[in-house]
Amino acid sequence: MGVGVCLTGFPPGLNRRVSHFFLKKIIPEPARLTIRTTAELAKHVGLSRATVSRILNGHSGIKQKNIERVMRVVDETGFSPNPYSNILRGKRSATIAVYLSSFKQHAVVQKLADVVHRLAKVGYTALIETAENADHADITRWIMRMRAEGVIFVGQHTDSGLAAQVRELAAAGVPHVFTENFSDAKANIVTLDRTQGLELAANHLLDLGHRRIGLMGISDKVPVEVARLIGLRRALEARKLDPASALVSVGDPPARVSNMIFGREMAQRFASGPRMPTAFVTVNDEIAFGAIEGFRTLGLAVPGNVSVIGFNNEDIAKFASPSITTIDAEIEATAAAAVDFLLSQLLKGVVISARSRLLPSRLVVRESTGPANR
Amino acid sequence: MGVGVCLTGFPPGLNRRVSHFFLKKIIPEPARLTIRTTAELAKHVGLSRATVSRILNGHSGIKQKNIERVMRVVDETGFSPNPYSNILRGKRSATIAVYLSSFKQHAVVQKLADVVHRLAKVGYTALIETAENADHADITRWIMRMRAEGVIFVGQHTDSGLAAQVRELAAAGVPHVFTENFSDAKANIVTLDRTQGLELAANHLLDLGHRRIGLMGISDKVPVEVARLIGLRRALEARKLDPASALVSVGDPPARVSNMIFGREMAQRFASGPRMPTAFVTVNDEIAFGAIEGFRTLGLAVPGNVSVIGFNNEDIAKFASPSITTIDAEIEATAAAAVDFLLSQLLKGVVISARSRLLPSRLVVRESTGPANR
DNA sequence: CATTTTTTGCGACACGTGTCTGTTATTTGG
DNA sequence: CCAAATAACAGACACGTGTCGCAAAAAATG
Repeated sequence: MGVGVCLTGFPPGLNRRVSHFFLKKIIPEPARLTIRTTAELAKHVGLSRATVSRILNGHSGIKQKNIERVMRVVDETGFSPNPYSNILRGKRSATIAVYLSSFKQHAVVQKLADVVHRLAKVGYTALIETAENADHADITRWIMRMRAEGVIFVGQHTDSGLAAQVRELAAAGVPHVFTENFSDAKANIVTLDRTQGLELAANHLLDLGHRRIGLMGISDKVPVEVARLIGLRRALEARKLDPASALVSVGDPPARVSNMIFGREMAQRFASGPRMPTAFVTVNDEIAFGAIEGFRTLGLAVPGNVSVIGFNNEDIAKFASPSITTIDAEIEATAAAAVDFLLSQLLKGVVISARSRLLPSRLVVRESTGPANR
Repeated sequence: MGVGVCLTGFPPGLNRRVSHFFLKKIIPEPARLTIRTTAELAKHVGLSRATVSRILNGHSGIKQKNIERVMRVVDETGFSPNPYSNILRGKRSATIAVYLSSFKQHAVVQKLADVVHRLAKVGYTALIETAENADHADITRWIMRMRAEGVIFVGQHTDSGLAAQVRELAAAGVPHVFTENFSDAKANIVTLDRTQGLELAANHLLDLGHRRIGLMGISDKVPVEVARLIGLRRALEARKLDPASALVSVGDPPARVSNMIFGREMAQRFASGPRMPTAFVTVNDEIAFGAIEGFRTLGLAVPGNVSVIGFNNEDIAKFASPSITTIDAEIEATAAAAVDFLLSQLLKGVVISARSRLLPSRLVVRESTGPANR
């Protein structure tokens, strides 16, 4: 009511702006009118709220002159209707939740960025949530409460408790997609074919004559990394080699607080342990970099004495010396495929479950791998 | 109305869940009840909506038995009131916009992560927006339309056109804070004292006997980097040295698509140019790393022939070899100070303008700097 | 049982939007 | 100038919430 009275004759907030003007005259502040609701807009152009709404929503049967008049004011003021009232009325929220495992790994963050950009391009706002400090159930319920139309999981989600939340989402009609492996049969997954990628890596090393391969960050204890192990085993078995003796692990690996530290410490463990391998596969390029630095400190040359393969094809793999042989993460392709998968469900209004798609891997051979030296 | 009828006797969506149950009996799906509104909750517990609302909002004068009954159902179902209707009613949105310059620099992303965590800890949702592909005015209006209570700018925002948006925010009563330098007198800034940081760096190099310092990524053309230049000049002038001759720039620096490439190319430019400096200060650790690799390729040892100082104290500065002397970015301290600054305004209901606070820098001396070799 | 106190119910309102229905105003055509 | 067509309006509704005033029921007290 009070607002209505204020509007009769004066644009709202005028008095405030005037006093501001008197306070310091340096900046003229051209008394820019602010329109907050369609009712204000209607009053300002001298039309009814219904007509303005019809114009805003592109209905027919309206005089061109009025359309232009309204649209000009819209352009000037940057007015757009309050999204919350529309969401409340049951319209789509134009929001998609992005459930990020962590901000720590920058390959993951790059994928996040790519996903966000692609969503923005088709008019969706990304609601970014991270699992670092909160409970899965809380976040999932928050996502549903915020009326997100879908969920994209970015990064490695290892907690199997998340499976229940995914089913809850599906039951509520909210489609989802993971961009990394996830150990639940009902989950939708669009991700790089790490099995094939590590098959490529293993074959590359075997071709170079390596017969003992050390694993850094790859273990059968973590379900999401099993795919990599399968690839390694497959390549070995194809050459009648025994994976159990060809693949070498470290008993109690250090905690992975920092990739580079982890790589360096793994290098030390391997070097001081029995059955030192001649080649190593790592879970990402930073670990590979740390390992190479670790080996160098120990007097072991790369690729002279040992070979190291990274993962992701980040900048550091390109520009470290030696540059690092690695498997490309195909970030853009994965993000594009995941977003497309989700959008197609939204378009059709169908919630898909238990579908997975693998994108082919690509080995990038650089300086960190060379012939086995025995 | 139809929903109301459905509710009289059956929890909503029961039929759907039952058919689902018959479809595959493997998972029992314990017919979990879903509560979507306070009205449904009230009907389910046999109370009036007003009473339930009073319970949910912690009013007094309610029987303990009913409180417990309602809260138990809330815990079971994870119900929470629709945030949109409350926002629409004018209640606070509990949302703070985070305006990110880019996802590319990971020191910036780390600060983003820290800010998001701190906001989450005090009950705020972060609305992350990036300026990479959109118009400042559009984003600012979107932020205001989303009823964000404040805006935190993370990363280097160089576009001076943003100043108008900041004033628009202030005029609308939305507080803001930058976490890096920004070239507008009305902006609030909480950031690292880069002037003091580069004073430390310059003094360190001067102590080592260096008299010609090359600049990588630091230029007086970019306003936000002027602070660094001032620090360098101040240190030089304190020792009666002429900044104009002591500081060496490259005429037409390459585009900064990748930090490491940029560093490597800058190394080549300097090495092939006149007046080759004996020491370099860079704008971040990755550029320093790239430069060191570039110098190594050219047969110049670090720190034997040239010294290099990075910025941020990222992992790569710690674990590269040589490890890199750098200035710590004080990410946590900056994020904490910025969030505190914004929250205090929200708490007091005051919008502050043109306040800036500088956090002290810290030089971390490592292997990439050594005595000048002439 | 009567009276007081405590607890709950009922209905309404506001927030901003898009849409619907019936009615009135304006323009167009002859 | 009149009839027909077109355009605009006014008012209502639903979405879900918190709150308010008032009435009614339930409980506690004498």
